[in-house]
Amino acid sequence: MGKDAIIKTNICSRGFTYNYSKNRLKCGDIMNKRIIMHVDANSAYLSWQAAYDLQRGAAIDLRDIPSVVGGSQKDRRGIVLAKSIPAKAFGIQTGEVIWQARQKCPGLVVIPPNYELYMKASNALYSLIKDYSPKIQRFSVDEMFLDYTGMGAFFGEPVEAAHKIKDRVKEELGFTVNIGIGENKLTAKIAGDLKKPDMVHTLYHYEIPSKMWILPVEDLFMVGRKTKKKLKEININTIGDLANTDTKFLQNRLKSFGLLLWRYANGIEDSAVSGNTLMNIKSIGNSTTIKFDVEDKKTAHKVLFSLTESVAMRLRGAKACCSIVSVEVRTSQLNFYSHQRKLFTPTCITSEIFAMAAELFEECWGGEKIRHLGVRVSGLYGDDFVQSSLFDDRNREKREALDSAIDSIRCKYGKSSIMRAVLADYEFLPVSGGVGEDDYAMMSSIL
DNA sequence: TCTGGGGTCCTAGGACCC
DNA sequence: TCTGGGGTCCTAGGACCC
Repeated sequence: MGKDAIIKTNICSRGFTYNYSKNRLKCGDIMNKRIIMHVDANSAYLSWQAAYDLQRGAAIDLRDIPSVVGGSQKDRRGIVLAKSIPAKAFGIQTGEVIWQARQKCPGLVVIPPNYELYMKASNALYSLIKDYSPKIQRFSVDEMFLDYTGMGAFFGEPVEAAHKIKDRVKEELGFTVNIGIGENKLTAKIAGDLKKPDMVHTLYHYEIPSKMWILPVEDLFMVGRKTKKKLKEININTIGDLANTDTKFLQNRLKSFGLLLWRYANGIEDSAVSGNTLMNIKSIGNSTTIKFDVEDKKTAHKVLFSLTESVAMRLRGAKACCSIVSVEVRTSQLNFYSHQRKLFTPTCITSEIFAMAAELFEECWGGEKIRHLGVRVSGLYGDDFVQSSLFDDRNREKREALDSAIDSIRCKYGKSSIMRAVLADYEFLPVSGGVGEDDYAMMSSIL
């Protein structure tokens, strides 16, 4: 590794030189530097259910027995969404099909998902950590970034503060979290994954060679199954191997993604901990696996309509309009395809979005048996922009008024309180999909 | 035996304009 | 007659995240 860990590389695309040196930051001046924490609920879905059950007097803690949260096999959603530590000991993995998991562990307890509970637990975690910084970013339902920069004066050294937070979550909310501390979101996140559960870890830049470079390359954020395979082919097995590979070579092999990975492997990442405003949302979608294979257009339209209702309602809730509609299809053979089109005029009206979705579906569907359908809208604008559009369409105003009336009835009396006649004779929920009451701009593949 | 649902970002190729 | 090239927009598909 040469003279300790001194890397000097020119990142052409950004035109700056990154000087990575062991001495750049000493322990003593951490109080003045950027400090980011990553708070991650351990086996979130499972822990939250366990905590909820215990509060209601359950005798067994799901976390102590081999158990998983998983969809129903009957409804064809039978995969493992979260697992307990005893279940993990049987080799059960997230994303695995339930019947396989049962084979590994015959007595496995499988409980259904409860998304409303998860949203509540997530909100509770958010409001607790809000006590420690005004800058919090929800990264997913169970992961949040906290910008601790400058907060040391109030709550002490980062590690001390992280322990306080972790212990408060355990006492007050009944589940454990891992907290990773770093100088940016990437290192904070990797620190949080070092060892679980219920732990605090640091990954400061001078710890990168000793703590991060020794890890297998697939432990790096953004290295998934395919990328891992590609990297192994060029003899890159650890994060350290990647960090010390020539950037030109990586760019040749993996394009700009290669450079991104190289930067991550060297702990370089500088995005801000950003609040989740509606402005950050890029798209809104709903998709569903249907209990049976759909073989006719009429049934497909009903599913698409139900999905569109929920998408459009969320879109209006976000006070936005969309300019692109896309439809996705997964066949019973598990083939996937999608079709999208830009709208002439942006809209948030259910019937307009559905009309486009139906048109797109008919254009792309080849008559195969359908397992899964999805509707997604993107190219979002604020709705104030669209109201002053070129067309003064009376019918449009009426449709908008109808939609907002339906929204407020559903808001008051529940999603099933009112339904469109096309769905009245059928077994689809009037509004399908949607996790909870709020939309967040969550989950970005780039931090 | 059977494989969810919510997202983001990047790339390649075609259309079209100058 | 033969044969441009750059820029931008659009769409499909593939990778990744939790």
